[in-house]
Formats: sequence, structure tokens, C-alpha cells
Amino acid sequence: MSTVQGARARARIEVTAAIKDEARKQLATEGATKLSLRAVARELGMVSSALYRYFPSRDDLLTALIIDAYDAVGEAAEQALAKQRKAASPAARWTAVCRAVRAWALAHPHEFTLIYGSSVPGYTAPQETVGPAARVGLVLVSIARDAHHGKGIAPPPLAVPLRAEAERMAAELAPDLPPAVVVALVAAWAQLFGLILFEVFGQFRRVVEDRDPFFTHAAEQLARSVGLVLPA
Amino acid sequence: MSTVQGARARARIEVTAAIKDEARKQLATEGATKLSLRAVARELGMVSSALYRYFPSRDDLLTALIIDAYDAVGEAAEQALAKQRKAASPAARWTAVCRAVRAWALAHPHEFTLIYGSSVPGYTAPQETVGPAARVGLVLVSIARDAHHGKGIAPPPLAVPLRAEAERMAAELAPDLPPAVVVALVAAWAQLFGLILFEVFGQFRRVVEDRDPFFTHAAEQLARSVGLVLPA
DNA sequence: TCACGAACGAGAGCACCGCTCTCGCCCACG
DNA sequence: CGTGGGCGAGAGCGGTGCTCTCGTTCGTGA
Repeated sequence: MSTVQGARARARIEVTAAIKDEARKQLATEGATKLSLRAVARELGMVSSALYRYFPSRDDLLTALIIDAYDAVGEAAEQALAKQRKAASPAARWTAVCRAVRAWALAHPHEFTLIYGSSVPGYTAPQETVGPAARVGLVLVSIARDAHHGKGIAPPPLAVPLRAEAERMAAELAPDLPPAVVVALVAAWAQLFGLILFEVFGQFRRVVEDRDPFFTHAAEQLARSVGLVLPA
Repeated sequence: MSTVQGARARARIEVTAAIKDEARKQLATEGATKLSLRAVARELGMVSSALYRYFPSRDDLLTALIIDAYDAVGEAAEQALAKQRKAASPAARWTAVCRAVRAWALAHPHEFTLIYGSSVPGYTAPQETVGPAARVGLVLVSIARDAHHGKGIAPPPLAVPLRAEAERMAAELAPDLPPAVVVALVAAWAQLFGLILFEVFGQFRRVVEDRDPFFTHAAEQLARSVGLVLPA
């Protein structure tokens, strides 16, 4: 029933996409705070009130862009993993995924900021965002899972004993992995984005100049921290 | 000459402080994007144009708040280090500083977001911010330096060989420390804020529930990654 | 001492914003 | 074929950052 929708529905999809495209363009040049419904409408030859036929509010437009951005960075990570799949070591896959996420962030800094930077502390993300938001994390988990299950090359790498609460959290998130690996995985997930955020926000200016090799090295160390690198 | 300034100068200082206080209050309740000059003026019983006698623009007000926030979190880190100074192991000092930074961030989420989150990708921070912004990093460096120089307990912990550029960067930043330690230090610096940002932004919701022990564990692992933990 | 000038607050006003409401139009479905 | 609902246009509301002008106040240098 959805294959050949009426012209009405098709037009709606097209206009919605055009609005998002124009909004993304303004996002890239001006940033999220400067994104203006009126400017988007103006650029599209519409009047501002017409946009409200497609998005109930400016925040809903932003939410749509957020979901798209989560999907885009998640897909970048998944494609990087797929490209590395055969015969690459877990550490090599990990690094490739990290580099892909970083590359996407540097190519779309404002969209990356939108999802990982400027979030409002009090604000609870709408339910539709949680799925797309999890994709990068799931890619990282899958690398560890493959390494642990398939070839069994990921030993629990940690010397510091875990608290009981951490054990429980690990059992909930990924019961098939050693708790220490799960905890390290979650931490590495956040730390990866710390590295990228600092680079995107310019915190490394005058501190790290050759950021590409620095990042690669840090990503490899993260892989080590999760136990993806075999002791030599 | 500056001890007993005229009454006008004192009034100016007081009004400036009152503006910043009210702005901080609104920042805490509404967030940076909703901070309104007119609302601040209204609350202070002034008219909006009067604020421009004290801050040339809204962005300059925000810059002032940014500097204050950098100083506040830097001071929190420095005080945590000072409190731990005597007889504490380098790893214990490291963890204490990390926990102090996190505690400040959780207590002032909007101010933390202002300095580490919502930064505009294209925007270059004014020169006045670089000093205050460096304070937390310098505290971390000082811990590693004390450990390396004073007691020599920080062995270069890394197995992956460094690139030549990384060696050069390390020599510029802290020539008295082993390059591998400097590189790990910079990465740990960014990763620490990745952990805190994810917690402040709610990325750990439904993922990490007992965040305090999780963070402490992650901070200890970061100390390990810099070489602050002696091999058992 | 006193006049000058700088700093100050008030107010009006500009251009822009998000959002609402009403109004005609026109297409698709019953 | 008639009609109801989706649509775009337009006016308008209250808000924003920022500018300019105009009296007033108050410290300071002559």
C-alpha cells in the first residue's frame, strides 16, 4: 500500500527532505543556534508559517536533524567495520571504526556538535533518538564480541578489581562478555568521543598539531584498554 | 593607586559582578541558548541598553562567564590536588583530581557545557580564555611530572611505538617527561572530559546506572594509561 | 572651586526571531 | 461530482540583540 502513494504524500516527503537539506546547509555554515526557520523558508521560497505544516516546531526540526546525524555517523562506523571485516585483527577493526567516526565528525563538525556537543543538560532525548544513537556503541561492542567469541583473543585486561555494581551493569549490557571488558568498552566509548570532541572544538589547538597520527595512536591505546591487542 | 578607587569604579565592579551573577543564575536554569540580555537587565531593574555599558555584546558576556567557569573548574582541580599532596600516591592524586573535576561538572552542568560542550566549531576562543582553560591540563601534567621527577615511579607505559611527530609534540609540551607519557597524558586529558561529558549529557542513561564507581574505575584506568600505577 | 567631559540609565526604534491564527485555494478521496 | 482536509500566504503577537539619542550625574583637571 505504500509503494505508490498519492502525489500528495510524495510531495510531502520531497518538501520535508528539502527543508531538512536546507536546514542542514544552514547548520553547516551558521551552527545550531543560528538555525532559523524563517531563513530556511526564505531560501526555499516559502513563508515561515508553511514550515509548520511539516515540523511542529523548531525543536522538532532539530530532532529530525539529530536523528539523521546519529544515523549518518552510525552508518559511517558500520561501513568502516564492514570494509575491514575479513582477515583484519580486532585491533585493526577497532582503529578503523574510530578513524571513520573521527573522519565523519571532522567532515560534519556542526552536525557532530549537534548530537555530541551542545546537548542541553536537563533535556531528555526523545525516544526516537535512542536507537540511532546506539549504533556506534553497538559497532564497538560487536568488535569485542567477535574477538571474544569467534577467536577468543580478548583476555580481560584489567588489574584493578571491579565493584559489584559494575559487575551487575556488565551483566545487563552484554552478559556474554567478561565484565571487565564491558566496563572498559563503555569507558572507551566515551573516551573516543572525548578525543574527537576536543579536536572538533579546538581544544587541541597549539597543543596537538599532527592530530591524525595522535588520534590513531590514541585509538590503538583504547583498543588495548579493551583487551583487543594481544600481549606481545 | 588601585586600592581605594573612586566610587564610580567600585560601582562599576559591583554592577558587572551583579550582571554576571544574574546571568549565571539564568544559565543554570535555562541554559546558554536561552540566556537573554533583556531578561538579565529586567531582573536587575535596568533597561537592556544599560547592560551595554558593561558588556559590548551578548557574546562578550558569555566569554566572561566562560573564563569564570574555566577558572572555577581549574581551581577545583588545583584544590583537590593540594588536599591530596602529602603522602598520597600519584595514582591517588590523579583520581582525586578527576573526581573533583567531575563533581564540579555535575554541580554546574550548564557552566560545564558552556566551556566543554556547546563550543562553536568555527569559533576561535579569545586569547583571554587560553590561560584559564589550561589549568586542569596543567594539574594533570604536574602530577605526572612529580611522579616522574620526584620519585621516578612513572615508567613509560606504552608498547606501541610513537610516530616522529608525536615525539616532537611531546618535546615541545614537556621536554622533561618521556614522550610516551606526554602523549598518553594529552589523550587521557581529552578522555577524562569525554567521560564527564557523556555523563552530563545523559549518554549514560540506561547504560551506566552506578556512575560514581564506574567513573572512579575509569579514572584509575586513565592513571594506569599514563603510567602512574606501578606494575604489581 | 568650578566647569568640562566622560560615564551612565532610560527610552524609542530597527530588524529579526518562533509561533499562532485566519483566510482562500486546490487536489484527492468517498 | 461534491466536499473535506492539506496547503501556502499573510498579518500579527511577544520576544530577542543591538543602536542611537537624550538628559543626568559625578569625578577630575585646570
